[in-house]
Amino acid sequence: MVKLSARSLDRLFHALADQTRRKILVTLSRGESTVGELARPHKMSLAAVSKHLGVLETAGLIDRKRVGSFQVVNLRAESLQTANKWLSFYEKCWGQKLNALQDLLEKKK
Amino acid sequence: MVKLSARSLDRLFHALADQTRRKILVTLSRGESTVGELARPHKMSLAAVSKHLGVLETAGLIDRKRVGSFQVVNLRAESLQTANKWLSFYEKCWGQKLNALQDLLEKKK
DNA sequence: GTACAATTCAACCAAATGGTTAAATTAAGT
DNA sequence: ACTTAATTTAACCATTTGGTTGAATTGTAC
Repeated sequence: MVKLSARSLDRLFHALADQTRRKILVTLSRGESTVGELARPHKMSLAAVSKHLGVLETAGLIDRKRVGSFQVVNLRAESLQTANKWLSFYEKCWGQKLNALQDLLEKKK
Repeated sequence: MVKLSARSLDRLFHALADQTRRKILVTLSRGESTVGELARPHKMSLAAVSKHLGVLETAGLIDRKRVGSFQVVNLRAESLQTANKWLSFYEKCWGQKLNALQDLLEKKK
């Protein structure tokens, strides 16, 4: 099992629980981007998008680095890997439950 | 790709973004349980746990049925399967990003 | 039908969330 | 230095969240 504190998981799932933030992640999965570019497709202020990026950053899902006068945003591979492992664990855990149910249904037949 | 509305995903991830609710899910993965049993290990009121169950139910992660004077709570296999598929998609999506990065690193060497 | 046990509902509260606008920061170009 | 562009910060606001307590509901047992 991956070592992730409860707080980290809270932050991770909370970050994913918003469509705007999920869209940003999907955009970033196609390559790095500036804040302005990320904001353009969303009809909300730049400040709002900046806040969403803050949430994603605290969750460890992205990082920002300054390049010239721009902030360049990237998915954080390391953190994604950890997230992936956690998700896999639960997939397995829930999968077992699923299998148990299916076994039960088989027996009933 | 699994058909899940943005609102459903919001609810799903929001439901997972709380330690108490995650613990409840883990408990339930070991088998069905009553509300009282689920509440006992948590030091908060029964009403609070009942609310958490409401969140999990709205997210489609559990269902409740009355058995005698108890409410029996179960993981909802169907919904879990959908959730699993969605998570898998993102694992793959993020995995590709990860691979792209690794390829890039390989090329640099 | 009275009493009790399991659970939910209602009303309330403090803190966090997701948005706004306006001011502050930071770097680039002239 | 001055201006402009990119982004963040600050102050604010409405709504949602996660908890509380006390009353209402629903089913069991007498």
